[in-house]
Amino acid sequence: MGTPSIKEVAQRAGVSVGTVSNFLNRPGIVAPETRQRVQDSIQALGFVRNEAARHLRAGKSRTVGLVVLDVTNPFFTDLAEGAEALAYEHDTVVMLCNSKTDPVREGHHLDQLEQQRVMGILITPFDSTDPRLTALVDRGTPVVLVDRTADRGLCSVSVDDQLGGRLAGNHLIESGHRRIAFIGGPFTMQQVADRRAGITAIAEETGDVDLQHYEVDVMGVVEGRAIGEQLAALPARSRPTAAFLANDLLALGFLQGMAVAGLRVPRDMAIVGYDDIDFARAAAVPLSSVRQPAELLGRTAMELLQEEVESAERHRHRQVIFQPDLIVRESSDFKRRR
Amino acid sequence: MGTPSIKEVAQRAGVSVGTVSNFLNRPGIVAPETRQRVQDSIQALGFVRNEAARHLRAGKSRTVGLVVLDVTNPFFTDLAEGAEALAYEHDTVVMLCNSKTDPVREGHHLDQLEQQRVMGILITPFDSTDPRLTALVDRGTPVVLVDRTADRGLCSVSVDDQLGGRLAGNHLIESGHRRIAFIGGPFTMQQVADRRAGITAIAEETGDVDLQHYEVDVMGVVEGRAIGEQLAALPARSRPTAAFLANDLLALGFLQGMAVAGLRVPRDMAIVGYDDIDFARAAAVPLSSVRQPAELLGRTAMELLQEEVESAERHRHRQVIFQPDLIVRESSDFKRRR
DNA sequence: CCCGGCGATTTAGACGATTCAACTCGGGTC
DNA sequence: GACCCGAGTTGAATCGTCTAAATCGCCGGG
Repeated sequence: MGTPSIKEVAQRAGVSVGTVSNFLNRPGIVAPETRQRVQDSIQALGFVRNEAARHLRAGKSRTVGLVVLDVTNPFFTDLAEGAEALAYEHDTVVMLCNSKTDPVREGHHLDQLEQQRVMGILITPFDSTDPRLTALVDRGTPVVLVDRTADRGLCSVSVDDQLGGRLAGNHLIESGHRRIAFIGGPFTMQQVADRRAGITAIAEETGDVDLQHYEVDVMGVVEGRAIGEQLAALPARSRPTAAFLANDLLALGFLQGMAVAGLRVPRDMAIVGYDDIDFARAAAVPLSSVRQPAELLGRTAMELLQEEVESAERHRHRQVIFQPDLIVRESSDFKRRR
Repeated sequence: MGTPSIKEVAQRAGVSVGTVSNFLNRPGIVAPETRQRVQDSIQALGFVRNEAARHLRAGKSRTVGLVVLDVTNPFFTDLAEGAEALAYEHDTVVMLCNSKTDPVREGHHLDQLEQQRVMGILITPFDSTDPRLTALVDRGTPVVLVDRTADRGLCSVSVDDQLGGRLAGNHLIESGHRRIAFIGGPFTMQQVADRRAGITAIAEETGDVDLQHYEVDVMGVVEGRAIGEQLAALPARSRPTAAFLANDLLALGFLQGMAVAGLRVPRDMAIVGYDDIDFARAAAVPLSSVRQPAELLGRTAMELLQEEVESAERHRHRQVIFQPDLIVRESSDFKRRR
């Protein structure tokens, strides 16, 4: 009654289960006439392979876990896109998990993925030094960090976030801004910390720059707008003239906050975001942003994982680092005379 | 070397595999002292249950597939949230799949889920009459339609989209608008068709209303903005004075389009969206929207599925329909004198 | 006529967790 | 002392698929 198994397919086709299995995995070695009979039987019964059984027998799973911080952020879905594209070529499935920047949810997903004995895990971790990650690896599940640089024995794919921070900072400073807000969070997240370190470094090198730091719990549109309204309420003489936001959702919210408060962008407030998601470009005031090659990140991460899985023993962990680009658009395109 | 199995745990603890299994599934019947030994052994070896084996043996999987049209749309992530919450209570895992409004991707995901013998599938289908869905059910995978009403033998959870369309239309007409644009797509998608039918019906009942229809391929921010700019370019005397958009992402993009073209909302163009996602409220001009209880939809869908799985034979399919609410905010709050 | 060889197919275990009937062992009952 | 009871534990069978080794049938060469 349930789904038919290979056995019933065999019976109906008048062959042994081995032959059906051969048909499925090495059709070349099955005689053409037999092949047809098996094919018909599969069709007639509506046979569907049982992945759990394959997996158990093979000891190897064909699914990869991808744990991201926020599925609603197009940056991560682009990344997932890249990972899935390569997975598809390797006849592999991606299981998308949303940690929502919450370590508890993240842990829960990791447990589930490990129980499923996934082939490997690609993760944008909340905390890349979490011992759970290395424990996972020790127990045999390959892990590749995404959008985060691994220090110890892990593969990782990331973008030079410090450089990204420098690019943004340099651009704003060169445009004449001397009172700049950095907005992101939590500051403990490595990406955020690096972006901050980048702009901090260049601010200090320049000297005479007042860099203010605002921390948020989650980097979403709603939070960005709240901070925007908060800054807009400051008196003009002490208010920053520019803001660098650690991701584009935050920046879009911030931009809305400006609009509501009646501040003009970029005249009253210049804005630079991060990620260069599609609709940053489409915003009411097109958003300047530090571009990360999201799809390439995902693709490369999957590549490293496949490599690690295939070459097992003789695999050496690698840390791939891409360079970000600053894309200047209207939101920061205004020269301020000092 | 690989992950240890129940057998090795048993060996180390000096008990049989049966006892270890009992420890895992019915700890109550294991003697306290034995329980401790097994516990220690598990700890020491770092044993992790093999889900594939459990699944194979049980014949029942503990994961549910959730296929949505667009993971970047907060409406769907809220929905997923609701589904996951209930799943969690049932010790069940949700596998999130993004079809991106693409029937090919959707089909691929369905195939994969079926091979994994998932417990069931919750899906916002591209086309709810797709025979593949009923074929899936015939072969034994329970399916619950989400945000779509099932006509034939399926459970479904949806919101009365025609009513939603009527509410929006009625509101705009009562506010004095007589040239109104409906924007959404593809029109073949049932939700979109129903929302359109709703506003069309009330426009006809009222008479003297010029309802114009604009179709898009995908309902995202980028598309909304494009249509917005297109309408803004029309001469004021033929341009609609109000727009009803079939989801909020579209509406947000449309709003941006207005801002760019210098049209004022709601004075020059009133806007009503659909879904009432969080950041519709936070938009530059807070967006009027037809609210759907996203989380409740997800939760209820999962409930129906659990019910179907548990009561097997004597299960009768049900179609649950919720009522939408119109939330009026600034984007449409302007009385137009006729 | 026998044998080697080859292509096609079958057979017989695994894989890891679960379940259930069977068993052990003390202790209590008559 | 025979018997039973129940708590605790054991061991074997099972789920569906895959693979390596074994088998079968058949042909041609010697």
